[in-house]
Amino acid sequence: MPWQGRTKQDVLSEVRCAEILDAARGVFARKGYQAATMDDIAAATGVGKGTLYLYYRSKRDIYLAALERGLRAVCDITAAALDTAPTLEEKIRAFVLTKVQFFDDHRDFYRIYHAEFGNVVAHPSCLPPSVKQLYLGQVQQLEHAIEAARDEGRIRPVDPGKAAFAIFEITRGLIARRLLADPSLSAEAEGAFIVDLIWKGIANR
Amino acid sequence: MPWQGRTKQDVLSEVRCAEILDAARGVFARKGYQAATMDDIAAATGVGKGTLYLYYRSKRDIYLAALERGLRAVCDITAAALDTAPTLEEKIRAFVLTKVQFFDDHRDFYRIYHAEFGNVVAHPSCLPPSVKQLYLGQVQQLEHAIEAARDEGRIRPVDPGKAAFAIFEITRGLIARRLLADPSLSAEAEGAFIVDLIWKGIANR
Amino acid sequence: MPWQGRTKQDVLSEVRCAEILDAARGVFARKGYQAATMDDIAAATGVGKGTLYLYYRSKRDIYLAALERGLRAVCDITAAALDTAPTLEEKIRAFVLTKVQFFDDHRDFYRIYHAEFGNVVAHPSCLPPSVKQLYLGQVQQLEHAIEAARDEGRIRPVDPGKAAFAIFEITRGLIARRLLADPSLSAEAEGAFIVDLIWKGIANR
Amino acid sequence: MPWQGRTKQDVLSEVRCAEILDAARGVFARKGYQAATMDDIAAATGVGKGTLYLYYRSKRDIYLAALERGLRAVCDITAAALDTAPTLEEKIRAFVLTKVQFFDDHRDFYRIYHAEFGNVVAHPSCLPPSVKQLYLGQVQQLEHAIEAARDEGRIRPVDPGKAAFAIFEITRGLIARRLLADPSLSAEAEGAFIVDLIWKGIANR
DNA sequence: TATGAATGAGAATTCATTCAT
DNA sequence: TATGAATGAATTCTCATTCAT
Repeated sequence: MPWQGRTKQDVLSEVRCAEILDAARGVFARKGYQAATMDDIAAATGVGKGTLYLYYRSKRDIYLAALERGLRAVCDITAAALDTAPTLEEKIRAFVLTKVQFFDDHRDFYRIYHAEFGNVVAHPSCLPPSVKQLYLGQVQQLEHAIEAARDEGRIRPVDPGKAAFAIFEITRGLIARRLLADPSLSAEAEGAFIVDLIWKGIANR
Repeated sequence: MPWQGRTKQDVLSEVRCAEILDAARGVFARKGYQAATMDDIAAATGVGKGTLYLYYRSKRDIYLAALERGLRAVCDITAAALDTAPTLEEKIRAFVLTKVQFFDDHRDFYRIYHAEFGNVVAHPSCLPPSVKQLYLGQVQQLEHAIEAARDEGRIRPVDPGKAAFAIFEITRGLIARRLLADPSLSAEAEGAFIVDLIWKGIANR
Repeated sequence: MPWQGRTKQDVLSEVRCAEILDAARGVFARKGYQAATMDDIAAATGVGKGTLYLYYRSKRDIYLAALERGLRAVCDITAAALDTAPTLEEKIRAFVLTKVQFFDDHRDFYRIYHAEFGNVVAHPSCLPPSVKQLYLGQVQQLEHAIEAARDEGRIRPVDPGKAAFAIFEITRGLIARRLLADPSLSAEAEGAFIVDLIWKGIANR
Repeated sequence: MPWQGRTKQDVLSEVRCAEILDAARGVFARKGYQAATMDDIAAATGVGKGTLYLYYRSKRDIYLAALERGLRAVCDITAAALDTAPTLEEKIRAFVLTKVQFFDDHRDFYRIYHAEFGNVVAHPSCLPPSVKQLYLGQVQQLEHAIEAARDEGRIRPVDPGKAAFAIFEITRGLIARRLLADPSLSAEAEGAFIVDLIWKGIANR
């Protein structure tokens, strides 16, 4: 087993960072970015206020780190889901189900995620490129899958980017609704509806 | 000519309110809710800071009023568009085109609108019911049209609410993209794509 | 009587500024720049903390304004003293006496003055040019007087700048001593000593 | 060789203290007392922050120790210079030259020295008596020399204390100027000027 | 002895809201 | 009705000092 060059300090530091981000995620979700105070986050983490500044340079830094952390998890999980599914139809279903499931399990993160990417439009410059890329990466995963299917003639010759975006947005809306209302329907049923809609459209015949 | 019960005072007051809301919309769009100050709004309106409090009880009140004002305009315009179009296909096209057009013309309002309804999820309780109702009303307009078409057997028997929501969300995403990137494609082309997608799906045949 | 273009607002504002500076001078003198807090200054002025920021942009701004205010007074008073005195001998005496007298009357200002120009050396860049110029202006007043006397052959051909600086520094030291110890000797006697020393030196004959 | 009662521990401890003070002197000179942090000093010394507290009780303690250390060096060097010079004229010259030379060689210390004794006036109580005594000791050295010369009738019957103070202050001002401007003139020339001025005054004949 | 992670008191600054004019 | 000067609660961030290892 190789010595990875990580000292005990590094591990401790990483754990502390994770603790802070987990606590911060909850606080940001509950109160929103502005209303969340460093005191709140410190209390939620169970450390002193000054300690936060040993690990992050500012409140904004904590926020972005928490956002990126969650986003990376979403991307990883959806990418895996897409990779596993054999056909495009299955890929779309997997994408929807996996995301719905993830946010059902991480409701507090969704509040941050949605609030922030609602604001991307309002203030496009305020997110670091790495975070933006993670966000857009989700659409690209879908896009590639659609493009491949189209090139193989398995679907109509639609614009893969736009189709991917449509699926992405419907999924987003679905998740939002499930958070507001209780998740009335099973994720499977919701996913099935979206796949059906995207696949066949609503036209008669 | 009937005496409407409105004195000259009332009219003046209404005009003042509108001035404030128009100015506030620009300020909120430019700086976001938190960063916008009452001084900014007063300066943009061309009145004293104290005057704002003669017409609105708080900064939040101004914000909500500006949001509602814009939202009402969107609802009116989409409702009219839906009413005018004869078939469901035309209604969907009209819905998409009208909304895209409206926000192309009111880019600053979109920043508020989008930021706020990105946050509906995060903080569902922070919006007054009237505003929520306006927002959801847009979906219901679509929903009714779909339901009617379904009942008449003109489309497949899909869930009207979910289908309406899907269209609503795709449109929302489209508008967001157009604000970020320059509106590269014509609104017509974008609308046509969505109608086509929703209508026929992506499946071969 | 001409309308000077000053509204009542301007006058009020000026009065408020002066109140703040007077209060701040005392606070800074008592506690030093760092230890003085905005709360202290607000309390000493008798206004709210926020009010200070209506008139000055920062604590540093208040400090510099208080410094400049006092410095300008010193410069004016010494310039007048030099102008009035007929001979160089009288000018030197006037310079010393006037400054000693001024700082006897404004002990708190001296604490700021001395502390700050002790620090000029340590951090030369931290004072705005206008303040530096006021400070150095005092030496130049003396220098011109000495130069004139030298050119007229009334004193030995000494370097006027260095001689002025010497007088300036001795005076400074004298004032410092008087603030530390009680002003044991009369200002006149101290002034007489300096004039005598500078004039005749200490050599026998 | 006598056992001085100093263990190896003591020696080590003394060395460590000296290392800390030397490092601290540089830090305080560069950033000033307030802006200098214990982290800065620890890093400059090359030890951990906690270690500083093994040798000094507080930041202020380190500062005062660094000040005293430098001050003692100045006093020793000027005392030696005064002792060596045969006549008062030579003593004054030696005093000026030695101090100018010392601070040319220890520019960073001068920043501390000057800043602090600029503040003696402002906050007389904040320096421990030992440090004050060292500072004033410099004047007393000069004073004794002048008193002796006066008692032997070699100079005019001036007040030795005041004359010493005058020389002391002029020297101080000279050193300050040399630190601000580049040391344009040779120390010798500056010293010669001061001796000449103090000795003969500026009067014609 | 040496360390540096943790702490939390403390300070500057902002800004929504009030209210005397 | 209109104003804007005044207010002070609230927030972020700093850093000297402590103490467990």
